[in-house]
Amino acid sequence: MYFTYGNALESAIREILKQPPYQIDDIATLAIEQPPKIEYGEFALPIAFDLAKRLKKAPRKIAEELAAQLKEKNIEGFSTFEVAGAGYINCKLDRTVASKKIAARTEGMPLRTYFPLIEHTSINPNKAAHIGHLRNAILGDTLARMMRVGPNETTKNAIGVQNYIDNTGVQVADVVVALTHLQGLNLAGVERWMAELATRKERIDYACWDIYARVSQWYDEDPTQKEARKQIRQDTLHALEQGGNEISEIAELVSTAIVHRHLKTMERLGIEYDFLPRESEVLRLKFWDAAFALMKEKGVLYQETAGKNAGCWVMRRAGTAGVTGDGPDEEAKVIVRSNGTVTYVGKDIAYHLWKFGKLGLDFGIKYDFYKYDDGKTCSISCLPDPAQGELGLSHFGKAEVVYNVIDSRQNDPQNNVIEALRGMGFTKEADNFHHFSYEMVVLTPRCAEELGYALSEEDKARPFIEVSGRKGFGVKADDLIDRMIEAALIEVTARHPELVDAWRIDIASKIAVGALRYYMLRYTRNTIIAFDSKDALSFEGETGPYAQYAAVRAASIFHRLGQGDHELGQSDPVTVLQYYAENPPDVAAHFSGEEGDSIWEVWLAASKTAFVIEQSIRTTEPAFLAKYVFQLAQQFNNFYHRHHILTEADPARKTLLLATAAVALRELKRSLSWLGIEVPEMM
RNA sequence: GGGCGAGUAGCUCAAUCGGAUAGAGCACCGGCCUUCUAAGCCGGGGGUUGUGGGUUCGAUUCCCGCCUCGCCCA
Repeated sequence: MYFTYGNALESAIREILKQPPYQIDDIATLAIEQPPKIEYGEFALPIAFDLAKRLKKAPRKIAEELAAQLKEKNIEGFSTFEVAGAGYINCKLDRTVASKKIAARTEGMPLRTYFPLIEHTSINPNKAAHIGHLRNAILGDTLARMMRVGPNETTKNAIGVQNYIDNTGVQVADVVVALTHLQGLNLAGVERWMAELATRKERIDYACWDIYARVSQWYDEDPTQKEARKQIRQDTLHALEQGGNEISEIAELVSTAIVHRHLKTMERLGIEYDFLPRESEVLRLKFWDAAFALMKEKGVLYQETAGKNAGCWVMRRAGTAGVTGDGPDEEAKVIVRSNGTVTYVGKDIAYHLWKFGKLGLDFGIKYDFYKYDDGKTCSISCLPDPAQGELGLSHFGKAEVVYNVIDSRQNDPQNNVIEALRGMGFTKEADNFHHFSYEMVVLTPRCAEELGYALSEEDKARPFIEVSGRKGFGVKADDLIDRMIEAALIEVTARHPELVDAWRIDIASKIAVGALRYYMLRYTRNTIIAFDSKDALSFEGETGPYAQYAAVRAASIFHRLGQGDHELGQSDPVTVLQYYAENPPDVAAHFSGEEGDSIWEVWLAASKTAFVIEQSIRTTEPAFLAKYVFQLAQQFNNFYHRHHILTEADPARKTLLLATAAVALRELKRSLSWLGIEVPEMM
């Protein structure tokens, strides 16, 4: 509702400014702030400061005139407009009217007319997921959840979520080298090894974590063998890219098993995907050939004839166009090397042409690759079956807007893809390509040593240490989740020893997921997270469980609300809010003074969900939503301590207090669900 | 060498388009459970926003220089 009131205020002031004596209609963005204190009102307009110079008048004078005119407009829901300080216009809402509106309806987002495609997670299927991957997946999933928010709880915006699988890349090749050369296994041997892992209840992604670290070392440990081993690596990679051989079958077997593990890991956190496009199909379907032809046709590529890039097909870099001078453009981005191999960026351009439906090719689709516990399924790419024709195609690449959740190290390559699209004349697509960039999760040297990693003196002096699959440095996602559930279970058991195990574990799991997701979301995207297990495992202060706890407390009020002690009887929050909106008692007196402020602050906070989610989507910054959820929980906790609801004797006041708890609970639940955090039955 | 990002309380982070006394959490100190759940609440100390200039009625925010750190590219 804050959003609606803010918009109403903005259009009112714009209308006034358009009229004489001002006749101003060229203000692009009109600042609307919230005053520092609740008693100043809900909105503040600093517009008079901007106009002071233009009108050659004191800001305070302008503010007084504008405030008088705003008052005359009788904007619904507003009560007073006062001038404060050097020229602020402070606007106050009529609390009784506004609270009824807030109680009556929940603001949502409009139905979108375009289809956004979000891609996240995209872990190399050669080892277990680690904390860095968790940040990616949690950010991506939260963005997806936010973008799904529709006009109400039942109508949602359609979006697509995919998780790209590089199953033919060098990282998978490395694990295959380890299996075939370090362990001397052939296809049958790998199958046996996987069966043995299964009987020993060992996880293939964990096993490969160690194997991958070992083979990375093996490449370099013997100087006399270095060249030969690098060659093995190249040959293996080549075999994967070719496909149709025993080596590629081993890769397929192992990487598919690991993809399953990754999906399971993410499912623990409530993260699901619609479609898994794989690099193997990108290669077999010759996406690149089609893209190469298209790029040559559109003239974004040219073959360099001189300089260090002679013989390469290159693309001009963003920002260097036109400054080429006489010689070869050494800044140009190589797309096809002189030996004919395609660079990563080249492949990515092809893939993005598919995403936007500009390639003329499509993946085949295998439905039900993975079944989620909630009944949903995840599909995976395959070669199209000619017998099925159109029916067998994915039709997933129809994106109008693309969001790629990829860490900030990929800023350059992602920009190159955008520039290529733009260069090819796909301007709209280039504009609608969003690199959802975020910083890495790193380990502090102290944390790395705690985990038992031997650090060099050089590493010890660094502010932080990058998580590295090659070195085996890192915190595995499932290990962290397990530890968090254990820690939560201790707390749950201490508080509710009477509950059966399954219930306590269920509650502990929800708390652990809440803590983990919040931990990854509370930092803005361009903040490097120095992983701290103490902070991550904390359930106090600015954490997910803090907000969950506030919601659980609010809910428990309604569980305790007895049959005969109030007109409302044993009402649930929905009924209470309906009652409050339709048959409101006279509560104006209870909204006034300092006591009233403390109640109204909860309503005001609760009215901001639509405002915050709009901002979070527009800026693609889930941290804003996370911060809001915490603040709303804080407001509720303050209110909860100050006002005892169930023992309130005045029926009107009791109705107001109940409605306050109900509205806080409603908005906490909605907002938490967009963060992927559930509210447990008890805590 | 070029590009990008960061530097705010002891620590970890916020701060909307340039706005009112720069806010939270953690840690520390002191209070609050016979009352809807203490995973909570209240109070306290804590700041030259890396640094030097500039623009402005007003700068953590914008511009320029410098320092430190990180990432990417060559």
